[in-house]
Amino acid sequence: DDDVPRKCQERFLSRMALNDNKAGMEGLDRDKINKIIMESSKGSKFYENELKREQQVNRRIEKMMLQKAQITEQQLKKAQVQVEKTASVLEMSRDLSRVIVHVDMDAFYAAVEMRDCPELKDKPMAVGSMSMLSTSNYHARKYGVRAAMPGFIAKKLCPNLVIVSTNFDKYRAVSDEIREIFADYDPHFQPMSLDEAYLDFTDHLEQRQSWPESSRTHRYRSRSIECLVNKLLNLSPVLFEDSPNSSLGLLGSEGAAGDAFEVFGTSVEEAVREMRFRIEQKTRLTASAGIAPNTMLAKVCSDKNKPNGQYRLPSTREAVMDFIENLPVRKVCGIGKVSEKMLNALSISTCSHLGQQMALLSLLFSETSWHHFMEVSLGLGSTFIPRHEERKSMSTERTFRELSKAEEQFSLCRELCEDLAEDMKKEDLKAKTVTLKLKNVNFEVKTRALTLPYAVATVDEIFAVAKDLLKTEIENESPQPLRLRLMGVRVSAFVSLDDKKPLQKSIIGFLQPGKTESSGSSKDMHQNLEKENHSLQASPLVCPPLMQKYQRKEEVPWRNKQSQAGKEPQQSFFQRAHAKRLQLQAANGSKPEEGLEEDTSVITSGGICAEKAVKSSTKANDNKNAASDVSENELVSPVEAHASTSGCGGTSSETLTCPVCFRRVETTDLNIFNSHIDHCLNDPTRKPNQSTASDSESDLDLENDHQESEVVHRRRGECEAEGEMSKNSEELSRDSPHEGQQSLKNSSVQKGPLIKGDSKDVTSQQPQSCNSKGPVLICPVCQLTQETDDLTVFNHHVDLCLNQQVLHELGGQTSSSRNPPAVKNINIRGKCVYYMKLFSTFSLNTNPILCTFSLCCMTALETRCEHNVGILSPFK
DNA sequence: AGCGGTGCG
DNA sequence: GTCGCGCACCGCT
Repeated sequence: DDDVPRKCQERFLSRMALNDNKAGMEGLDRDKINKIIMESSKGSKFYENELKREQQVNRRIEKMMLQKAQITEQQLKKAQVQVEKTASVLEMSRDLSRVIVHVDMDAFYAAVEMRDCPELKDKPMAVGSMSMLSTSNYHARKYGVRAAMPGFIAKKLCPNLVIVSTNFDKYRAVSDEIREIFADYDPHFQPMSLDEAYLDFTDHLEQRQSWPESSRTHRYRSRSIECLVNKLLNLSPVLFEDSPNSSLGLLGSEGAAGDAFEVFGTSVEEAVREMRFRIEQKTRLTASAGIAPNTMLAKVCSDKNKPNGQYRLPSTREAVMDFIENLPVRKVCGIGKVSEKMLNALSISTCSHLGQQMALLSLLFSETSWHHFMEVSLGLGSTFIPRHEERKSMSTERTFRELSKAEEQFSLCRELCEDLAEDMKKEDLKAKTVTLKLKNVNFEVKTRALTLPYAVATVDEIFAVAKDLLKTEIENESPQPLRLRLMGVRVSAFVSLDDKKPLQKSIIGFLQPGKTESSGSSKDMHQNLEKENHSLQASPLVCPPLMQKYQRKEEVPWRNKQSQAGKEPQQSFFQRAHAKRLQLQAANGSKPEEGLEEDTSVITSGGICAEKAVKSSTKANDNKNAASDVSENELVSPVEAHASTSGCGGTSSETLTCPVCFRRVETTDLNIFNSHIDHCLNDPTRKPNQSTASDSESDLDLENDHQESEVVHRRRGECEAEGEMSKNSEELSRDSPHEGQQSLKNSSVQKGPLIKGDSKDVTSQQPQSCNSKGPVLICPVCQLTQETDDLTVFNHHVDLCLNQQVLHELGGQTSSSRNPPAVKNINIRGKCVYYMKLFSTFSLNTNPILCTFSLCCMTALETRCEHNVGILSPFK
């Protein structure tokens, strides 16, 4: 009989039923609410579709259970070993040194509306429309009214519900206000939406310790008298009067209402409370916050004492594990309805279950998934705030009443394209992929995409593609018409502006590895670090700049010596890589990258034109009819390529050497230089006359848009010669067909600039500057020539070089930083992940985590740093 | 590349 | 009567 409520629940679609895992939903009549939801939904097309999708998920689960049934004891045991290895590696990377805060405004849109319209204060209300609600106030939540619920159902749950339509401009204005406050605590805070952000309080707290009381004192807002009066009259617009946390309660004790103020302490809690206080004083809205050693936990914590509260999870492993113990998996960011249901099917509902079942999970889920599960079960998460990534797509879509006439569909499609083109123009984007999205009246969604060899930006260009896609769909369905309820157009695969195309980015990166790296790759690196932190997915790492000492001493590829003088000192790669600190350095320090970023962003239009041309010239290059009739050292006029960029100055006598034609270009302006390279790339006759049969390996690979591909080819040869390493790492990692490619890419990008000076063929060319007789390779780390053509040998050298660099870097940290023993840094997650990445690029075809520590750290660090022997020994 | 699906706010 | 929009990412093919 205990099962009766359970059975009742199962009669409800899990997709449809009330989601009560969020705040404000405790102690309400679930069953009654679900009944109403079901009754208002049943029979609708939407419901039918949800039913279908639910069944799909059920089939997925059945399949999974079938798979589970076939797992043998032995397989499970083996998996267990693997899982434990991964767990100890992850454990090693645990970093409890950061203080991450997640701030979330309480019922944001609803709160803003209530603030501006006090009559709403005591009523259940929601923001949105009859067809969809954005959020509801806490009063309405008692009835089961929630965000993402259609208004008409909400009305059935709560007939008195007031629905206010959205005023985004207002929310944005408020958002700006709170972000100003955020910036005081972490100038690099990461907004997740208008009302939510992650902050890294670590540095603020450090400074705060020495702040005088006056800096920690904050006044009640000037209107506090008015507030007091309101409060006395019970008219206060404050959202949650009964909340014991309401800072207005303190007003009384302060006495004089006119100039009331409050002093905050130096602890984390006090700092966060202060921030929330300031938000409330400034906006008359309340916020909740979570304090934890990483983002994943902070997010969960911010929910814990909502509304208008905060929760701190102490930075100890014990506290974290206790916290995780009974945490429902659904609370974790990234685990949604479907994942929850799948996990539930395996009797996993809390994070501790997750940990107990890891072996099983590793056999049933993809590597990315189970790695994520494992991180969750260990209470791990990002310990730094990810930088905002560049956008990857842009779209617009619209829902409407049934639309069946082809004519109307086409004109709607055009409208969407117009909107989209307008949005693209604002960000100066050009995209190569256009995707059409259709949803029919049965809620079935279809997407159709086409990738062009060139980029589009105008209405007509986009519409030309979208129209074709639409036409095909209409024809496929004919003679029946498409009965649509939604249409959308999306563009992606941008080839724009600050990103430009990888081709150009790489070239700039190669030219000035230390500085220009930030125009793209520094950002990328943060992203990659974050990605790896989050999903453990191997991701490509861009070419790292060389170490400072080498950069000063040695020539940078393709850059002539005379142009090296008088440049500001460069940060080391390791400093840059260290997530948060790096960000701060970039902002407070000499900002070597900013000027360049501006420079390069001007290229766009020329760049895009060039890209088309590169494509079309591919064949010509393949034919190798590239005999150049120009003498090798001829000076080329920079304006030859694109005169339009001439506004960018460049009067110095410095020169750069073009990697395509190997002639010097009399400019330091990268725009101009880039244009020259574009021009060269477009002109097959520009290829240097010393081209040899090995061109296909050493020259820019024009068939591929990505500059990396050149190096990929080169590396591929190396990999095959690298049997020893690959074999070892394969033993440690799970078989994964994609892994190899991924790692290959990593390695290739990392080892980008093997070419030095005028030498262009890495494997056989002998640089003019070098007197040696045999073939020579140039180490990208130490920049010294290696007299060998054996790539395995060369690779070994590079690995050694790199390891030394790591050790050197660790040593440097000890002497100058407040963290005492250098090697302890390995335990700091940011650093640790970084090393993993670094090493993984040299271990092909492997799980990055395992291979890095097992292969590289063991060889590199174990012998040199006793501290780590103990930690690493499990992998022997 | 293209597509469907999951998840988030 | 009425169940959204914009974005990122994943896995499969």
